[in-house]
Order: sequence, then C-alpha cells, then structure tokens
Amino acid sequence: MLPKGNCVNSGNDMVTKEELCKDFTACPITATMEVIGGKWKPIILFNLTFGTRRFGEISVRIPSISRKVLTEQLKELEKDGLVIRKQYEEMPPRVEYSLTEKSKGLVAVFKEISDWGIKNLL
Amino acid sequence: MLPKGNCVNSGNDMVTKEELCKDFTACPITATMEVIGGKWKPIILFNLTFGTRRFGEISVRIPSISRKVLTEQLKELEKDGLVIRKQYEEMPPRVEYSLTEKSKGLVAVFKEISDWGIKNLL
DNA sequence: CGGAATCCACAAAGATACTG
DNA sequence: CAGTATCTTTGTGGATTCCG
Repeated sequence: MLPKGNCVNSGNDMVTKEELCKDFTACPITATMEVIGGKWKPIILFNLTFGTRRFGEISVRIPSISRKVLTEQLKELEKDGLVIRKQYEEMPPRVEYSLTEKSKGLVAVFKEISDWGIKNLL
Repeated sequence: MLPKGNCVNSGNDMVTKEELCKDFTACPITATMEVIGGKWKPIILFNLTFGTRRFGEISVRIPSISRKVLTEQLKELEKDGLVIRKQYEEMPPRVEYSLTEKSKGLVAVFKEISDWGIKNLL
C-alpha cells in the first residue's frame, strides 16, 4: 500500500500501487493537457474562441508559428474533435476553422489561465 | 493595418502589425503556459495543491517521471516562484516542496482543466 | 491560398550509474 | 534520500521547395 494521491486523487488515504497506476492513466489533467497543451494549441484554440477563422488569418494573428507547424497542430486538433475544418472548393482555395461544441467548453479554461497570467506574470 | 486579434485580443477591430507583435509577446495565455505547461509541470503542481510533499512522495505519485526530469522540473518551478524548496540538514536527507502564494492561485485553473477533462475525455 | 514533402537543428526526455 | 553526471534517444519546430 502506498499513500493515496496521484495526479487524480492526491489526498491522504491509502491506495494500492495498481490503483495508483490505473488512476494515473485516467488523470483528467494529463488527458486534457495532451489535447490542449503544447506550445501552440492553447493559442490556436484561444484565437478560435473569437469565431471562425481562415488558415491565413490564424497565421497572421500568430506570427511566430510557421505554416507547417500550424497545419500539423490544426490537424491534430481536428482529429481530437476540437476544431472543425471546412474547405471551400474555390480558386484560390479557402479553408475555415472553428471550434466544436466540445472545445467551446474550453473558454472557461482559457479565461482562468489568462486571468492568472495577467495577475501573476504580466 | 491587419485585422485585430492576436492571442491577447482576437476581436474584430483593426490593429497595426506593431501592436499585434507587441500584444503577442504579452499574451497571458502564452506566458502562463510557458510557466505551467509542458509534459510534467501541471501534474507536479496539481500534486502539490494537496499539500507539502517530499521529493520521494512526488516521485511515487507520478510513477512515469524519472527522478532526473522531476529534479529539473522542480528547479524550474522554483526559479519561476511557483514552488518552495525546503531542505532539512538531516541524515538521511529530507527535502519538502510546497506551493507559493502565487501558485496557489492555480488551483482554479487546474479545477477547470480537470472538470473539462472529466466531461470530455474520460 | 492553403497546404504537402523533405531535410535539418536543437532541446527535452530517458537510461544508467554514481554520491554526500 | 535526494539528488548528479553522462550518454543516448526522441520529438518538436524551423527552413525551404513545390503543388492544385
């Protein structure tokens, strides 16, 4: 028996090592950070909280991200169900990205992160 | 002039490129993620939200992090003023880590992240 | 315009062994 | 117990070129 308290439940009860590992894999913090974490995803998602954006718009608003990386990140976000990609068959091409119902719930998360950052870092 | 809306202010007003870049460097989301982001820091900090922990305790509760990386991450967190390191001159040695006033404000952040993860990912 | 493909550099992380 | 030191491995991001 180990003291209870992995990332999921870090209280003071006792827990077996098996439960610890099991809980660890189901840690909501880890799971969320894997999906919205990383260097760029929070900024991309936060950008989209203000509405639908074209690829080029996002690129302009986040000047320091390369288009290659932006493409990769958007693909991952789409795969995880956090953004919707809508492609218009026009010339020149147009692609629009927007949040999903799932990711709209992240607005509260970004608000907390932003508030903390303003208060403690800026 | 560009459409206004970097990571800080992604509304629809107009903004100069200079303002865009200026705002970008001051983005509270980016600033916060640089300090609490990464693969391990959220878990480490979340662990400490339950109280003071010894190095070995943290290591047990986060089985998948190596002690070397845990040491590195704790050092960075200490440098950024997010954890306090208290060393007892005993044999065997004892080192305790705890949150600072600054990082205690992150509890709300982790709550939001955790709630969203439970609802949408687990 | 919105990518895809390729190559490259660097930093972060893991493995292992050792120590006050 | 709580780290260091060293080496190796992995992965993320950058630069460039090309395409429908």
